Amino acid sequence: MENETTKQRILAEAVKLFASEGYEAVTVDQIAKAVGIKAPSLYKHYKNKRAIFDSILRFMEQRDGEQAAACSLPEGTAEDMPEAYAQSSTENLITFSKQQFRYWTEDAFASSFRKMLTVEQYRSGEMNSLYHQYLGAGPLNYVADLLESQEEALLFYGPMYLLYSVYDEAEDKAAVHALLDAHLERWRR
Amino acid sequence: MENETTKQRILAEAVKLFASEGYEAVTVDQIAKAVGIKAPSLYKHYKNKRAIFDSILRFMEQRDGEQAAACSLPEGTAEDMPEAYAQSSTENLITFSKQQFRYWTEDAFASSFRKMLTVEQYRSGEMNSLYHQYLGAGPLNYVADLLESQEEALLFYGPMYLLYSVYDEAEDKAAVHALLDAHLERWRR
DNA sequence: ATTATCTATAGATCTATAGATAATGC
DNA sequence: ATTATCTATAGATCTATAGATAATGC
Repeated sequence: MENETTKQRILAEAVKLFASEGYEAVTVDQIAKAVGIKAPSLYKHYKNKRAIFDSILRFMEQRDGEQAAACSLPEGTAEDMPEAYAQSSTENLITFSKQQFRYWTEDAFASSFRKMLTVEQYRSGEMNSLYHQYLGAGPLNYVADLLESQEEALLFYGPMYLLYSVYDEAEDKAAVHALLDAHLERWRR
Repeated sequence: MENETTKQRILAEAVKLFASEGYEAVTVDQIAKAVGIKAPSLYKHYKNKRAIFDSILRFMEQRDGEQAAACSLPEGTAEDMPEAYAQSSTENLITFSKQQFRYWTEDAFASSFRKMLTVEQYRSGEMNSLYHQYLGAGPLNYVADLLESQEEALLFYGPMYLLYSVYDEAEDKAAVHALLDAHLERWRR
């Protein structure tokens, strides 16, 4: 059997590199160096460079499923399960949004994955679709369904979406989390 | 003298390619093909691939200066010119914001440049700085100075920032502009 | 005995230059 | 006469494989 730990470390280092330089710009040698092995050794764990990228997508998909299950949030669209959506209160939305923001900023893999999607979003229809599903129109439409207003959803999620960007360059990360919390508290009424 | 038209077409095609694939992933052959010449001919107009990229940055810098002048908006920071800032009313902010949104979405070069900054923002400190200057913390802080509130600025610019992303994948572009206008009208009071 | 790693390298790009040819402007 | 383009190609990567060697597990 292959060394599972090395396989996972390859994934972790690769997503960091893909996030900052983009898939094409990263060489397999860079990934290998980050892991601490030689490039040809990577091929014992992954068929090729593309397979590493694909594994990152599948790993995130799996993590997202677990995350959604842990929050006991309904998966799928509002059309699929209107009852479950109707039960979600604004209170739950605020709690969920805080969790989501912390997840996409503080979880090392999720943070790198978010940046990777950002820099890969225009490369293909698949990446564009994933970017919007996880970070763009996906969350926005989810909020719009809950608040029953596109305009309110923009006011709720727009600042949150902007704060991801502010967070990435902020020295004082806690201050950005405080800004988010203050923003979200506006909806508690 | 060199053919200025070809030189400009190289810039226009290059920024489009850099926007969708990122600087490193684009080959000089791709740029040449888009222009309709062979790759070695590019080197009569630009010293190398990096010089094309640098020219895009300088061209945008120049355009931005012209844009700011045309809007008769004060350049520089609030600290530099508090009087000019104080004269800018909320009404001016709304008009300016509409113009900015239309510029970054409908102007072919500016739209590509915005996407290029988005995909290059994590590559270097310089790109990160430019991204935030043009699209992130820059506009946010500008609005915060005008509205004298960080929280209000988030509510004003956050939705606008999110709508750039919504616009890019929207089929009905006019509908997104309508969403922005509806959002901006909230501040007219 | 099997798995992971290494060195060496083939084959496929990709950037950029050299030098020839075609087009343009006095 | 000068400028822009072309073909051909050198030199530098980069991906992936082949085959040898070291480490691990029965």
